[in-house]
Amino acid sequence: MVKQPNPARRSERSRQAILTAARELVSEVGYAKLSIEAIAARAGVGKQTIYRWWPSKGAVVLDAFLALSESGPEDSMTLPDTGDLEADLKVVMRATVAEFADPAFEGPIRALNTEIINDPALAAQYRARLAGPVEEAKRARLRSAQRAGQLAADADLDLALELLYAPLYQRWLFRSGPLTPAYADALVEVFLKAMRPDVDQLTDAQDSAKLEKSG
Amino acid sequence: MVKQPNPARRSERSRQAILTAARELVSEVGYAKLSIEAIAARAGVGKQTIYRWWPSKGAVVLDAFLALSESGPEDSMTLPDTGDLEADLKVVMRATVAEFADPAFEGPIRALNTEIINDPALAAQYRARLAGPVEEAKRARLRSAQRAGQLAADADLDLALELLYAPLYQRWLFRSGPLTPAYADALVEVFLKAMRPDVDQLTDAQDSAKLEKSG
DNA sequence: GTGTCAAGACGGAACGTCTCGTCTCGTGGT
DNA sequence: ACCACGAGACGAGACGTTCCGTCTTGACAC
Repeated sequence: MVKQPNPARRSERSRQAILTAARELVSEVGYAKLSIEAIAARAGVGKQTIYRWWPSKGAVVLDAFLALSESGPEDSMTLPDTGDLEADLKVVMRATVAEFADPAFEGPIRALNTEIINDPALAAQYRARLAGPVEEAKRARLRSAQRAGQLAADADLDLALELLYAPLYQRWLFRSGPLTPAYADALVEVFLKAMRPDVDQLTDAQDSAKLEKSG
Repeated sequence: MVKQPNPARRSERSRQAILTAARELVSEVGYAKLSIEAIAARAGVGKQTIYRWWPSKGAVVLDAFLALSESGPEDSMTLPDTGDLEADLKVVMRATVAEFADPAFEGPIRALNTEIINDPALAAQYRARLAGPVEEAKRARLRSAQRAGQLAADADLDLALELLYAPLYQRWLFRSGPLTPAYADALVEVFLKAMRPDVDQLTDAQDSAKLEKSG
């Protein structure tokens, strides 16, 4: 492992200026035409100061956006849980559709994803600090649904999440179809049909019946 | 439409040399470090000859790989259709998993996808000449299954295909999990559960068969 | 003769490395 | 308590390199 310089002596002013400049420039010229030189110039910072602390352009941009979402003290995110799984999921999926339609997010997120595909190290950072917590919240909601008997108890939650989100994500990333609230709803409905519990693994009342049968 | 030079006078020797050089170089140094200059040098071709006929690096690489898959006279591809939908799908999905695991395909395909995300024009080419025909074959197999009553007759086939392939594709593209034959099978099984026809829209023949099995 | 070709010169942009001289600390001697 | 010192991060930017996309030249083919 190549050792980094002493983080204690790092200039917080420079760090903030770099992240801010990166955020501004990615909005102004797009990610593809974003250069380290331009970030350094805009931030009033030496190029070496960027190369000293970040390994790549993608890492800077990732940090720039992480700094936004990590600003709030609410690190743990939770999803709606009204007890009505279908309604909750539709709310979340429609919100995701709306988020993807926002042109302000479109560019940077698309750029980050492009970079992540080809840079496993950056992908690990992304997963650990952004995607990971979100996915854990989704898993928690599905676990709650399992407890309520609305989802197969033995379902693979990773597979379930992929089933629910991958189609939406792919459609957005590759622009392979329209992203509408109706599509989000359809996805939730077909997802629920796939993950519905079998009749012989239900809760409470059915549980005692099952015990009788096995005994 | 920007007027192209006269294609009749185009040098086939140069074209082939360029495509071959592109294929070799993308394997040797990867797509990211692939340069037009290197392609021209390897092909023994002037840079202008490349710029004359292709708009971008991605277009050259796309053409290079299209030239491979279009070489055979079998333009129309068909998927196995033994009547057993589950078995057929598992064969195809396992084959897809194996293909994605091949390191020789990994690099170029990943590169093409990266480019396609950010270049809608290239994406259109890709869809029309590579992904399109494949997807149509998949749709045809699902339509056959609908006719056989193995799939809901009113199912949205585009949604169905996304449900089946997007999770696999996403796992590969973002390296977010292991790609195993068991995963392929699990995906097919949960897909079939989601797309199974409702009881009240079966034909007479399948209806009695289902009643017998469940009884 | 007109247009494509190979070859490569050209100006420009951005890369990543490398000095410079400055500024900011923590530490230790007094 | 003070302050001189040294380590090291800093802003600035020169440097050599790579690659871009355009342009020029002379050879060759239709």
